[in-house]
Amino acid sequence: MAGPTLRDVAKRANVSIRTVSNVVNGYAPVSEELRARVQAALDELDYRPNLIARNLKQGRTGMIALVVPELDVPYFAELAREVITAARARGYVVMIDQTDGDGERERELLGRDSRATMFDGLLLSPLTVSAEELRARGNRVPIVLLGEHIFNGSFHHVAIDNVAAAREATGHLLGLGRRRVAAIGDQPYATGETAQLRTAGYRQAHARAGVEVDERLIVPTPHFHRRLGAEAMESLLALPEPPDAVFCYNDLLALGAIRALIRAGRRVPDDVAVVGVDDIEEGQYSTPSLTTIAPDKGEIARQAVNTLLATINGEATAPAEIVVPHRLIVRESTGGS
Amino acid sequence: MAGPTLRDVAKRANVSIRTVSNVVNGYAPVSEELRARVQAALDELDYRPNLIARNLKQGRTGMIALVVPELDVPYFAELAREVITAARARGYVVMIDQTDGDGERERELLGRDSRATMFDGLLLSPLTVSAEELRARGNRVPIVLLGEHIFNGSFHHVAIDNVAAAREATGHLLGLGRRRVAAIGDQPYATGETAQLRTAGYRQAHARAGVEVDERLIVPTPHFHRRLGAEAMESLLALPEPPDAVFCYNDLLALGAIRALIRAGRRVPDDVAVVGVDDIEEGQYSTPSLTTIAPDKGEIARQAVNTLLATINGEATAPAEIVVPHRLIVRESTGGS
DNA sequence: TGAGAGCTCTGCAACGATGCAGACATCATG
DNA sequence: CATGATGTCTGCATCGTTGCAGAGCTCTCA
Repeated sequence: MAGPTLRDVAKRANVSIRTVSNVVNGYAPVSEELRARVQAALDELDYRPNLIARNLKQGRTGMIALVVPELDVPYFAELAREVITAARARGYVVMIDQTDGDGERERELLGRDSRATMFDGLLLSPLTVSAEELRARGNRVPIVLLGEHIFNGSFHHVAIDNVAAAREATGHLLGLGRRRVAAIGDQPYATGETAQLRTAGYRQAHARAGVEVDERLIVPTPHFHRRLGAEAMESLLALPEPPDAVFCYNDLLALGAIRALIRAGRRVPDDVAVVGVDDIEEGQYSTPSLTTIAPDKGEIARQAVNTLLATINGEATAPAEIVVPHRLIVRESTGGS
Repeated sequence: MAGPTLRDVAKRANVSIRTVSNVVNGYAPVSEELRARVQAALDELDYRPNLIARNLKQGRTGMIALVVPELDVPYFAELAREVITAARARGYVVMIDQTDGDGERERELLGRDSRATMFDGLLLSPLTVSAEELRARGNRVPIVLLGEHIFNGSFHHVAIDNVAAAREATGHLLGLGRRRVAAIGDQPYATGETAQLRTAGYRQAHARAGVEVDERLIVPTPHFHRRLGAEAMESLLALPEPPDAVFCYNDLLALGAIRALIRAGRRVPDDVAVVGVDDIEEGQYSTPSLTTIAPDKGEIARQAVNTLLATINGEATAPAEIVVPHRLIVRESTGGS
């Protein structure tokens, strides 16, 4: 199983190990004749450098890890794709792990036996671990946080402006003349910071439009999955005065809500207009297609990777909140095309 | 940036490096008193083992790589999730890379400078690389293939019985009384082996039902994406005698086709019934929900990981075709619920 | 001709960990 | 008391690579 080493090649070509290494890496000048001889030996033995040894010597692996709650949530899958692409452009590969939103799993990462030391850096999209914990665990590996708003000056953090995004989404619905706009996805507890920012934006939009918020229209959900969106929608439809529009905190909730609406015989957008967040590909092809807040995922990935690599390379900058642009895409679920 | 090493800890605790290593790993017996002293030093310095060094010494990394065409294709995302879970259960972590269906990228993996040597094994879902190439490149890393049918005795290969699956899907539509059943997704060229197997199953079902195949109803698509499904459906609707049912070679094609049907004012399943393959979560929540062939993804992942680890551990078995079960799930798009 | 410069090439040490063999002390046994 | 067994602990070599310093040779030019 173990392949040939520099030693084997050196022996075959009758040169020093060091010279073979030089040929492989093109470091030092090597005469044409010797180079040819070494190259022949390399080819004959089909030598492959042992990257682990190289990494040990050089103190870096060329790998970063991306840790997300769930890889089969389309938003994370699409983001992962962008991260892989951005990392490859910089010569890095990406290890992906998922935590299932399980705090234990997230904490494992910071533990003593974590494999985190195998990576040059970590991109982390934490659900339950707080920034304080992260800092306390004092992992020596550079970290950049994604999405969740737990910025407190300790880490770089890349995200869209969640308040503005929610304000625009809600404002769009109010601008259509809807007056009973529901919100699905609030998380009024410690680890639900992103959700809370969106609720704040939802309230701001109402305030600006001079419309009073009916607190019964704000439905919290512990996760952002289709099923919970459908259930939340069903409970909203059971209200004496059901909503005529819904702002869902992500696209999956929105798609679940739409499913529930159609099952209940409501028309979308005629009876109830729906907006989501994330712009997952599915929303372009659903029936009706989904109006959504589209974060620039490519930019999120590039910013995150660039910031992480800068930290890795010691071009340290103070931890910062990096805001990435987003835009509202109007599709059929609110009357667009 | 560099953390403390065994040497640092040893110096602090006034013991040998070897003893610290023993404490860390619990290998050899160490007296209570010494253990406590070493442990204290470990804690004070917040020692983390350097996994790269450990890996170099032990000749394995505890990492496997999963290479898929596109991570944001739901099937692959869901499969990736299962693979990560299965690998974790066996103490392995998973590096994920995507090739974008680009032959170059796939071939890079086998090239001299590939990072493949950093992994104990490779799970590969190739689109364009043939088994011959794989074998010729003679990568020393154990490989298990996923999904594509390019088995030729050189590699382990995990997949469902594609012919049977397609036969069942098509048979289901014929069993509903449909007589003009289209097929979307054929790939009648060298690297489209899976698609060809499904086409074979499609023909078998027709033969068994005594229905003649109208060749114009078989629409090839170079990829399995929503957009191509929609376009294929549009071309089918433009036929003088459009189909009354469609078997799509994956769920994304099916969802695209449904989208096109609804836009064209056709009812699903009343006018046209639709079946897909993959059972991605989206199909449960789409409108209408999607009838599909559901491969047992968890089992695919477990079989693939187990086979790969067996190979890694030298429990070599002859390369084999490992068939994983699938089943037809009837939902609204063919009249189910 | 000899010193210096320049070009190739080499050996040694090191990255941080673990495998192995053995040193040393202690204890039980005949 | 000698012997061997047992239990702790240590030093050396090693994994496969690269950094560093320098060896040996050729060539130039005074």
